[in-house]
Amino acid sequence: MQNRNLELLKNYHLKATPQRIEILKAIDSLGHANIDEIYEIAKKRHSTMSLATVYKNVTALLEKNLLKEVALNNFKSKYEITKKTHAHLVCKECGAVEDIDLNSNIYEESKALTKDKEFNFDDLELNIYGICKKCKTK
Amino acid sequence: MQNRNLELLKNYHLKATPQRIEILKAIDSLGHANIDEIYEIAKKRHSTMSLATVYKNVTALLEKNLLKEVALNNFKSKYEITKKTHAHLVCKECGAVEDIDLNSNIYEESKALTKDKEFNFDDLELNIYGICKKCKTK
DNA sequence: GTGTCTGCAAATTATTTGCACGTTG
DNA sequence: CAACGTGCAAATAATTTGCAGACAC
Repeated sequence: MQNRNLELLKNYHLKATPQRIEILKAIDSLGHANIDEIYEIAKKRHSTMSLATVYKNVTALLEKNLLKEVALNNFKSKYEITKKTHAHLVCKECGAVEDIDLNSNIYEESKALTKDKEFNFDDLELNIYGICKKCKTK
Repeated sequence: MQNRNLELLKNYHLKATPQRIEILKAIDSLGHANIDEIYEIAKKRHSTMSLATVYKNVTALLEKNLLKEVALNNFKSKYEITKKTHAHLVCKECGAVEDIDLNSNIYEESKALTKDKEFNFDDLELNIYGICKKCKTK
């Protein structure tokens, strides 16, 4: 995991600073994390980490497509390591995000929706909102 | 349109102030609008409109489910009048949002994804990102 | 060594709040 | 006329920026 992150940074000509490593590890560990969550976790391991550094790096990593934003209704955006297209289960109560596989039917049918539109399809984002297990049993 | 908005407000026990009417009309006219867009348009017709009023009303209307948030990657959230589930074409370049019908296959298949999860399905959001006609031809 | 990155503090932008007054129902 | 909504200004939160020193390569 750590090595994979190092490799990712090198591929994108980004210096592998301890701050960056910790930011990526923080996101990895949660799967999806917003700025504050990243900051809190990464700061535990690199105590001088500043919030500005988190902002700057998240922005830089988004530009390189190493991270992907997950914009959410009602909650601050979360960020995930870029991986193949998938769907999200989003809890309306606590904002938790869980990945689920997206079957190719949905992908292809969604893409087909744009066929007769003058629109250059790029990618899709399927967020399924509801109540997660934890919140349900509260 | 105006009457429909009036009716909506009454149904939700919200007073039909001129400010609210103009906010709803502004959203109607654009289809999807962020806070600043709503403010700019509504202010043209009701010159004393304050930004705080836009914030307060958008929040209130979201709570009553009269409006729905459309959270976007890279852009400020937009708001739309609540209507039946549909998909969005989102331009990565300019942030424009266009509605498209969601066929029932996609809806049902998405819902099915949650079947074996302990997750209470509520609704789904399908955003298709790409480049819109306007930006393509620039 | 040098160009990039960090951390801090300050600036800017976004959003929320409290309150005196006005308006809707 | 009572409850609710508005507008303003001030408070708070979120994000960005500039710059001097530190570090990766």
